[in-house]
Amino acid sequence: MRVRFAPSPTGYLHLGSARAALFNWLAARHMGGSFLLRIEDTDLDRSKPELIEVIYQGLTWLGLDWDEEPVLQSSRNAEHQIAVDALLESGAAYWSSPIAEGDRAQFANKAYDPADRDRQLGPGEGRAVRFRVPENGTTSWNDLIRGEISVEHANIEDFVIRRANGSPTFFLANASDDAFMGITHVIRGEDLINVTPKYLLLREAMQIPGALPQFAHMPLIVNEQRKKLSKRRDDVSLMDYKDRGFLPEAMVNYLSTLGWGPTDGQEVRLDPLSLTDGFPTMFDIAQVSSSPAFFDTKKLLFVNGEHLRALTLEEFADRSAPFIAAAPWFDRFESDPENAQRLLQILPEVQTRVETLSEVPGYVDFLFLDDPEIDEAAWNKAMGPDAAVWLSACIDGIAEWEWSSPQLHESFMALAEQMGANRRKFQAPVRVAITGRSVGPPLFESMQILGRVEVLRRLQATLDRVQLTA
RNA sequence: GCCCCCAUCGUCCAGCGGCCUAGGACGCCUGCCUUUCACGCAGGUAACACGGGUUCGAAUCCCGUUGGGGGUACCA
Repeated sequence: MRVRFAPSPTGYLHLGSARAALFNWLAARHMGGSFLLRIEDTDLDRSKPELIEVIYQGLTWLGLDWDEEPVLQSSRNAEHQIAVDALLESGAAYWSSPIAEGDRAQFANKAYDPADRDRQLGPGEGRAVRFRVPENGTTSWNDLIRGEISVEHANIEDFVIRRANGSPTFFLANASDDAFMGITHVIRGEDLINVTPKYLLLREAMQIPGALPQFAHMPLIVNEQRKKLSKRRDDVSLMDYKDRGFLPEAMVNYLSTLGWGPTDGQEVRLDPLSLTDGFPTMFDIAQVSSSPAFFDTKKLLFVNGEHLRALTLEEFADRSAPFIAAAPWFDRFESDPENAQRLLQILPEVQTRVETLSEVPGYVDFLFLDDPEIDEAAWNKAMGPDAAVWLSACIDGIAEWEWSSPQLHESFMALAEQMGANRRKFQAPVRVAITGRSVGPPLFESMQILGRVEVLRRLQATLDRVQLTA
């Protein structure tokens, strides 16, 4: 088995493309075949290396390794021209003049004049080469995912294989390059179903020895409106998910379950080997679903959270590092060498609370800011009528208590009881005073890490403000 | 319009003629745990689009209807 992923360098790697790459990779690894890359850069006048690099980066991030040197479609231009000439020579293709948009009504709304087929035109201004689709008959194939698909030739227009500017079109380059690369299975999106008859017709006319590839058209990934993911409305760039704090293993894991399900029913795979070896072992392209799948960010979030929690503390810290480095308070964070240790202490508490790495800074910022950022809604809710009394009792206590989170916990609860306060309500003003928010990591661990002096300072500042506004 | 594809809980996947009073996961809801929020644990909610066949028997096969999607470029 030789499969290929054939993206065009557009500047970003589309989520749908990433999924296509993944399924090709899974199929190849399952069969012990080769997963190849071809960069379809024919349409771009200038080949930008950095745009191609983006594709490599995306695949590398996901851990999809490819075999053999990638083929640049632009490097095969000479072969494409030879193929076009041969088709012209054999009469399978012909030169054709364009029909202006306004005049198409006279030609059954076609962009070309079918009569050009017999005009024996040569090259000329604006003329393209079109493929002569047989008038009768049907082209069909047995799709690995969908079964028999057939299209009558009468429904296929004479498509362009060489543009007026001399460049080969997708149809020709795609068919020619697959033959050149020895591709045995074409696994691609459902949106390409209707070009398959053209591909087949072309391959037949080109008379390339060897078997035609088998086709498998995967279902599309759709948005909430059940439409193909679009650049305008949807988050389609794979690497944006990286920036938003998603783990590549979570992306691979989730994407694998869109249109396919592991045979043992276990969707979430936290063991890395289970993902890189287990999934390929179970994968079968023929088992892929034929109906579109909704890209459910909520489920992705869940899967990401699971993978995040499965990380060791060291790994979690490593993966969080870029997000910490991007925080506005990073300069301050770096200025105190002890902060790295403080971060490491709070991180285990953060790990069970976040679904993406980008949420990490928001959980720890209070440790590294001069003053916590106060959430006014949380403040208003927490600072009830008893807040001042409670805060001042806490200040008295905290000045004395043994400085360890279990001890703080115990002393704090004893104090709450002593004051006849509800435990939940009693901790609220203190939490807001220290972290600025009503939700966050456990209070006593946070206090312990922050230190007695700073905790007292924040409590006093809060008490002052409460009394001032009272 | 024409061509092609698709149709099981809100969502993803399982089901490949009897094991289906349809299973798992996400979501949502309830409870437990609990200093908040989470995590974890225990429950609950919810689907075979419709109509005809075929068959002793259909979510599973066939036909039609309806609905959705993709394509219809000298984009890929």
